Amino acid sequence: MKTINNSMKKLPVEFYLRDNVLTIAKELLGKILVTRWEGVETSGRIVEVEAYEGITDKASHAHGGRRTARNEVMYAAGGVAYIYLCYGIHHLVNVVTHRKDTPHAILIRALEPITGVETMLLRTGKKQQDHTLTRGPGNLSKALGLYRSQNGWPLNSKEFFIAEDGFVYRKQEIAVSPRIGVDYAGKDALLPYRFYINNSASVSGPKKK
DNA sequence: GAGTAGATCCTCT
DNA sequence: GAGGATCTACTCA
Repeated sequence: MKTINNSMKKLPVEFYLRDNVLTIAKELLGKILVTRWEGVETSGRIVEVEAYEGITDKASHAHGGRRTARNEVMYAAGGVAYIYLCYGIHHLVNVVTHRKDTPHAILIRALEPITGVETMLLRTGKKQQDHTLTRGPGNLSKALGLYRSQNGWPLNSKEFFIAEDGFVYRKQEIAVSPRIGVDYAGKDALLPYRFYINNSASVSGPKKK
């Protein structure tokens, strides 16, 4: 099985502790999300994210300072995963950022598969790799084997982490748009907090016109 | 190809 | 008891 190359470095905790969640969201594009459950590695390059800016953001679970057992993890210091179940079916993976008690988070919406494709196919029940394998937050968490039980997991652990390998997308490859599936958030649904790679087949959302 | 309904269950009110 | 940071399949054109 192919493994990711050795020049790969885990992102330091400081990466997540910075103030500007939008900057971090943009910088996460091109980074690699890796899981190694029971020695089986699956990984993919991040090509789509959405920022959720804490208590001022109506689309965020932490809007208005809401703090419950579910979103408690968002209030932790940056560098951990916030994973929860949506619509009773889909697990959504977030990266918690900023310092303790500031509930900023970045939803990872899409990856381009790098390693462990066979395992991803097995997990998702698909027969062959196509652009839907890790497209959309529900699919990608399934493909990487991420479930609610990994909620609060540190992102620099041995089994589950985000790394960089020196790869960066050019500025003109990065597109911005409003977020998806947050219509209920009123005008906050229009905020340009979604960042994705222009020409990636793995990017989710409404079909191109 | 585009639009819509149904799945399915945890969490908060 | 209602609704949600979604996805898929099915219908209709």
